[in-house]
Amino acid sequence: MPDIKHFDPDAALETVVRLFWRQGVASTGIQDVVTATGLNRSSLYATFGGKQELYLAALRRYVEQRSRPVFRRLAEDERGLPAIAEFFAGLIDARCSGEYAGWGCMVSNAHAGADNSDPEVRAVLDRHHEELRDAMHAALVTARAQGQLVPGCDPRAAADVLALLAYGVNLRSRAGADARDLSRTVTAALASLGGPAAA
Amino acid sequence: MPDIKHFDPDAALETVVRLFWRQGVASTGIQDVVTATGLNRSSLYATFGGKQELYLAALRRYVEQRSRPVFRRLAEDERGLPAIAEFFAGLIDARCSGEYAGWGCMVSNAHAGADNSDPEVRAVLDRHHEELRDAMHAALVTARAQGQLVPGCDPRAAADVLALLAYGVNLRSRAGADARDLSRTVTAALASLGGPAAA
DNA sequence: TGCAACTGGGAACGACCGTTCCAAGATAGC
DNA sequence: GCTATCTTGGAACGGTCGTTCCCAGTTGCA
Repeated sequence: MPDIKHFDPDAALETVVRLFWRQGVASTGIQDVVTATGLNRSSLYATFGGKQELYLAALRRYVEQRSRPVFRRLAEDERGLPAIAEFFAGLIDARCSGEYAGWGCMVSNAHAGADNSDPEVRAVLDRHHEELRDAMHAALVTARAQGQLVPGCDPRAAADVLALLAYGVNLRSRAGADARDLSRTVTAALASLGGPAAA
Repeated sequence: MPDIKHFDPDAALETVVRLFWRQGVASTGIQDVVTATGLNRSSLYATFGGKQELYLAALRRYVEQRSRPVFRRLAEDERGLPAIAEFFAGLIDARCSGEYAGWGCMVSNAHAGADNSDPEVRAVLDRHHEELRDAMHAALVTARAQGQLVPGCDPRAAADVLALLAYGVNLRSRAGADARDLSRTVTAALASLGGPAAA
């Protein structure tokens, strides 16, 4: 057997995720990647292929590591509306403070960039949206079963609304929107679903 | 008096708007601008300055020509909820069909790009958001005066929700979201404001 | 120990980036 | 027609882009 890799591809990809997440693909050069990861151009191209493939890998990793676990937690939460409220609270917290403050959501950012012309990127975007919507829908169905929703509320439609609302939060947070403003807005949206007795 | 300009700066800037709107700043080169506008590098730099200034001018033009008139129409519309419904219908129509289908909103796109690090760009974004929110608020106040809103509905909070929803529409439309899906979602959101008797 | 396989360092590629500069052309007042 | 002033065409700048290539270094197996 020949020589083995001298670095951890997974850790390197995580570094790349943060790079593309914060700056976008178009504004991030290969040199930036080389500098940030510390690994060589040769190793980079041998491991991940070209820039577009690297971006796609980073985007997929973002969804798997960052989005999907949160969606799963939301979908499996048995509390109903409080679960949705907690989802948004966590979202706003992650977007507005801590290490990733002002970075928005990598998938939301990808929507707005020139990246989405790539069919493979587009597929990741659509899948992500579908999963977010489904998780929201599951939580809403749970909420309805517990009598938390106003009578006329359709969980499917409400899930769509909340999913789009999440994108709005992601977008505005990247421009430095105030966390309390966003929280207040989300709270109002949830209140309209649950009536006066919302959690 | 010396020689005069051989081109129309306003028409040229409109061409630039479409270029940046569709592709984003980072993915658009000066060469693209030169090719699309047909005018020379010298004229370009003499008239608009560098790339960043050109982008800022284009972004401001977009807001003035595309966003602001729509906001004004919404704010001044005396019908209440139907005015908001029409706003969203026009938005979805513009985003999903016609010349600009799949382009999203230039301001929404700017949120997600690396552009917003520029304070002047950021200011345009914040101002745009404020104006959208205010227009929405005005329409909601009108709606409430006509008894179209459910009793507990706060126009200020509802305006925030609808503004974020608009960003969500813009974002998803850029990934090719179906117009009918978006319409259905928006209709559901408006229905939750107006109760069973919504227009 | 020699071979084969794969690594990493780093130079180099052509193309394009945003920007600048200069000479030629055009216009208005004298 | 001359001059002054501005515009325009286009070459050219240094730098960076994404990508490729080669060579030395390192490892495991025969």
